[in-house]
Amino acid sequence: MDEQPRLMHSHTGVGMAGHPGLPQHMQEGTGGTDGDGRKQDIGDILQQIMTITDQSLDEAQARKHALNCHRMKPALFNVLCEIKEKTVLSIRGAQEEEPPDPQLMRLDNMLLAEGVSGPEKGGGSAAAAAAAAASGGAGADNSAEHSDYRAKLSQIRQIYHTELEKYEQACNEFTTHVMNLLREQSRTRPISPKEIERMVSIIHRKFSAIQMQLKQSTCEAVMILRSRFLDARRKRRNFNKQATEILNEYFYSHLSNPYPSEEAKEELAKKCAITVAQVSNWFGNKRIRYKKNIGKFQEEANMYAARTAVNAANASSHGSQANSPSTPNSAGETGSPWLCSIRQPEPRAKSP
DNA sequence: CGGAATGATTTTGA
DNA sequence: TCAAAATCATTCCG
Repeated sequence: MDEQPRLMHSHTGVGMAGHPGLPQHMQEGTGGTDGDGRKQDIGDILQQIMTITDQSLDEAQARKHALNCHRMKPALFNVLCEIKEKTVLSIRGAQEEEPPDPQLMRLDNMLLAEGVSGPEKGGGSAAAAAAAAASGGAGADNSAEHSDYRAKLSQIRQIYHTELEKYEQACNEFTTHVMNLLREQSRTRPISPKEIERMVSIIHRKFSAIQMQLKQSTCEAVMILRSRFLDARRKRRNFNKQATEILNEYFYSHLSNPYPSEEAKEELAKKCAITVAQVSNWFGNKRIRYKKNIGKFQEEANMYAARTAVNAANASSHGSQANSPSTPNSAGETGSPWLCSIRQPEPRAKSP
């Protein structure tokens, strides 16, 4: 580590006049005049370098200062800046002022919609959970699920904000660092303020690309969370026996047209203690499954037909009800319009 | 445990 | 835009 300078010093100390060592290495046989001239040049350069090395720091600083204070310096600086502007920077000019990235906007919108970014709603997971619990007074289980979801969401939210802040800070630090560096260098190199500005914007672009990655992965996490908690398929419970009975009864007593009206659905929903949407789901599933395999449901159909017949008989004997099942069973009969357009179940994926 | 049953969601088609 | 059809995710049951 310490060897080099000392060695040089010793060289110079001995006398740099004739740069020793070089001639031996550069013997190209003929020793033509051209070769000699080059040797001479290189020798001169080397000597200059050695001389600079030999100068004291103060001396060098003084020179630098002198150069900086030269009255032509600002003019030269401006000219160089101008040249630079016209050549290097104009090439990049085209890609400036790009419009805001649509994908970034999409991500931003989604994060805002999910409550990850944007204003804090509850102030931490506890408050969010409490709010969820308070709001869902009626559905206890539902709110419990929700508070769990909220807790996880606010966890994601916290991570997101921490990371974002970290990036922002890093970006700022880096930017000021680079700016200082460039400003420092602008004393010796032709760097215009405009160029510094441009450099800053480049840095910001890079960092916003990183931020986009963060946003992207946050979005993914939220999506996974949603599918994990909010997908009703995951917490499916079978309807109780009674509800199924009521629905089946309606279905088989309206077999020729098993499409309950909105009012009928509402009534069924009330009787079964389920939602109208669930009634719709049930009928949708029932229709398609019945149609697909009428044979399998034959027994069930007969059973409910018999039961409704008995009910009707009882009702009519009591004289209070005229609500006869419009189409008693006769399942598989050809007259049912809704059974007509049966889409053949595809032969199981058998491609040649 | 494996597969049938079943409620919910997604895709498709008129 | 709605219902059919397909598919998914869970529960039930032998």
